[in-house]
Amino acid sequence: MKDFVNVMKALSDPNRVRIVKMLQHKTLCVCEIQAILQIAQPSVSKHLKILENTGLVESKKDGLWVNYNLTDGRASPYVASILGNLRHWLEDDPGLTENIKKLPVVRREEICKK
Amino acid sequence: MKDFVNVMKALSDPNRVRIVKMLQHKTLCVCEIQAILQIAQPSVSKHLKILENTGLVESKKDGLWVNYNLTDGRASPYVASILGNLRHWLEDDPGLTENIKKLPVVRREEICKK
DNA sequence: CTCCTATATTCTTTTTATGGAATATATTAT
DNA sequence: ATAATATATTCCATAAAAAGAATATAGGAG
Repeated sequence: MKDFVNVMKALSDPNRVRIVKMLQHKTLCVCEIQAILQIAQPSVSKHLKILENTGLVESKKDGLWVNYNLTDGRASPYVASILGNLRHWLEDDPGLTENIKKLPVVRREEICKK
Repeated sequence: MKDFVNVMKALSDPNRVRIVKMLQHKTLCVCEIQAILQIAQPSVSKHLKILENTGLVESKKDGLWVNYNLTDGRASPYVASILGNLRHWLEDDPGLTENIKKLPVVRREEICKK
């Protein structure tokens, strides 16, 4: 029960759903997500941690960068099913379309320097 | 996006998931749910309203009683898919099994008089 | 009509979630 | 070693969610 509820909770925040949908297209680091969603960096990190704890997302360090990807859903049947469905769900969401459109433009080397 | 997130939110509370799983077995009124979940009546009404607003559940008045049922999922693909999956998900949850076991015993005529 | 009962709504309190600022950690470059 | 950078964590303030008590509504019985 707790596992299932946690997956539902993880996906009950629009920013986290946006992150999942963006990760369908490519690996992203924290600052790329930050640039697209336009929220503070700590917020991105916290959302990613929640997604990672439920098994929706996984991370791999690469020097200073941390690359985030969707998992294959092995964490639970709930994760596997929802990740599968989310491939076609929300494909016509206007706000999400805007986010996705920015993906090819956002390059970590250019964006993450302050 | 909002529709999807609302379905996730609706199912991110254990009591609401319990209600959905119980309704897979039979129509229930508020006081029957109250008796099984052992929570206050207004809490049950509020949970049911949330489930109804997302299209997971529907109600039909029968005199003083209000009968609640699962919908067929026509509200959205999210609802349809999750309701379908929930038929086999959580079937071995211990707490839920306890709840389901009580279903045949609970009879509204006997329980709802204070 | 009045009384009773099942459910819904409101109100208040407590808890939980979210966001941002500041700070800490870790890795790379110099 | 120090400096710089990407990310994580902590702390605090606010906002949203949940629970219960009290109250309101609506339908049935008398």
